[in-house]
Amino acid sequence: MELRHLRYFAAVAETKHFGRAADRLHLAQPALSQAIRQLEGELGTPLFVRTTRQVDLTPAGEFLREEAARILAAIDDSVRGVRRIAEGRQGLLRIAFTGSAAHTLLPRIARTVKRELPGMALEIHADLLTPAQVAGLTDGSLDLGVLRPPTSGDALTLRTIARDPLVLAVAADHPLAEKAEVSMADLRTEDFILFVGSRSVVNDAVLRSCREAGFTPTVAHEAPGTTVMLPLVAAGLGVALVPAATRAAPLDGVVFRDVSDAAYLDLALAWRTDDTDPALLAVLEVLEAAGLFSPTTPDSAPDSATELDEAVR
Amino acid sequence: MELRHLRYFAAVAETKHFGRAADRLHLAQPALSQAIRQLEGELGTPLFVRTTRQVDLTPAGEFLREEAARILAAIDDSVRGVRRIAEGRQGLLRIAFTGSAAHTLLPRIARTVKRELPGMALEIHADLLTPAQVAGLTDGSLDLGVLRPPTSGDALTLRTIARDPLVLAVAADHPLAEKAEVSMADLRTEDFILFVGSRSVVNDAVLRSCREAGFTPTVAHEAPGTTVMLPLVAAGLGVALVPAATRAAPLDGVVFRDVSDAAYLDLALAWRTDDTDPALLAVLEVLEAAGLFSPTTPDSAPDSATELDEAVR
DNA sequence: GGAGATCCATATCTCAGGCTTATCAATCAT
DNA sequence: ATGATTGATAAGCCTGAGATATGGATCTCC
Repeated sequence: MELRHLRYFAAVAETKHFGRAADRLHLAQPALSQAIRQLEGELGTPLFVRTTRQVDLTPAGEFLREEAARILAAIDDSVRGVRRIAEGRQGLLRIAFTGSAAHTLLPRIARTVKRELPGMALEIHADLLTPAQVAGLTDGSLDLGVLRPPTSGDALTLRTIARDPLVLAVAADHPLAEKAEVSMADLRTEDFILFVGSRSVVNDAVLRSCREAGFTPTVAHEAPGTTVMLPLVAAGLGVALVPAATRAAPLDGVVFRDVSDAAYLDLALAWRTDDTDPALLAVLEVLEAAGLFSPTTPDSAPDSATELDEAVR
Repeated sequence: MELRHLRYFAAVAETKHFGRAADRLHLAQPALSQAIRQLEGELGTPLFVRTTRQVDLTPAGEFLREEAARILAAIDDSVRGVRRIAEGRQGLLRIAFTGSAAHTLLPRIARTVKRELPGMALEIHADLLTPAQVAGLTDGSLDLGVLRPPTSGDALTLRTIARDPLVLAVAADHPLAEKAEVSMADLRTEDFILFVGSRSVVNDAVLRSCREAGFTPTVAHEAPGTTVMLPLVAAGLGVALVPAATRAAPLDGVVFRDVSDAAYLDLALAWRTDDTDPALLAVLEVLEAAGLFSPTTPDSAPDSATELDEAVR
């Protein structure tokens, strides 16, 4: 059986007239008769009782009429669904955010996608550090990441979309909270809370800032993410240098202070260079149109291959 | 698009291998590649990403895989459904019973059909007098009738399945209730309750019995069916002659008495001679196998065309 | 009641297109 | 590097879907 048979059958069942059905199908009547006859042969039963004056459905034909209509409609729907997905108007995008970006960029991105691509489902992985995002992108379990360069590898394309300075997070009752702005030198004797993992991009920036200020920080604790780090700071267990975006997620007992000479941290979109998922392409297009790519230079220089490349493998 | 495309696509999507899929489809590999390419062209998007070493589904392909599986399964189901209906193993049979037959034959027939053809739905029209059944059968709103001959018309086939004598239904406190058996002569002075409609087959038999006993009955009331008639009898508004089968539906206050010289009434199955509905054919076969046809001669002589023929038109 | 109209089936022919075989190009394994 | 594997491409065959012409049955309308 072929769809042809069902389409022809449906036309005859509706018109109850071989001639008119053939017209509608842009087909000569004998061809239609022949096709119906084939279908009946394959099913082993007549579907119509024909006289020269009347065409009627047998019980089996009556049943098939409803089935055929459902099947043909299902096929139409499927085709439309495939086209929607192919155009990226519908689909699933798995997107990850670093802890700090979750509070600023996540809402903007989610809102933009929701507005421009209502059929797009977002699977959001929040608070995923850069190495985890690189791994997820590389193994295909993520489609798009909002992460902190540097990282590269020819497999991934990066697009810088924001630049944050590091700011000081400190307990509200800490002496440094009194100052409007601090310098790295002020932090020389403080206990630091870092992110877990020596490969953290934020850690790298923190250590670099300290080194440039001429000291090595004392590490009091390590936190797996911002959500753990800030409470530790509030508890007075140490200070932390965090991306300025973290200010969007305030916590009682923690205050943020600008640091005059701390390093900057970029925030970038990352995706597999060879990814052709229409959902990704459509989302990128929409984000670009929304101006989310503008903040800094569009072509983030794939500078020195850093430690993060190794995390990919 | 044709089912061919979906079938081929499903095979490739499952095996992720053009060669093996082609084998399974009993098809050369280039033909398969070509068909998939056609499908992709029609849908306007690739469904697979192929390298010479690997075949993977695109998101659109992933979507279509599920859809195709559902559609192909739906078609299989439809074909099976059509075949079941064609074999008469499933369907709908609209069957009518005269009032008296409803209590004896209806349960037997319904039970037999239910046991032998579990997929058969019965639409039961109870307490339908013969003319109404003939009309229903003729205009196609009924498939099978259990009615009281005589009736004929070449459009209907009759099969006598039971022969009932008329019995007297009389109020329990009526003098005639005292006798074990009465004769027609005993009824000469009684008020009679007849069925509505001069064309009722039961009425015909009642009137014939009276005529043969040499009197014309006094008609006190007319009832549209047994369910109305018996209460009238119980109320003492008159006596009635009813088919013996009515005894199966006793009513408080009504007693039945044999009548030595009353007419007999046949009970017959009736269906359109040219009816090819497999549901009907299957039910007839099942009923015959269950011995329901035996009680009297199988070929009920299509005797004198009676008034009932006219009711047909 | 006969002539014409209507309508589905049958017969025959044609040609598009689906399938085959043969071959190529790319990738992987050893 | 070489052979094996695999999907794409090329070219030819041949089935079978559809077109045309016609037949036969039924209905309509003078």
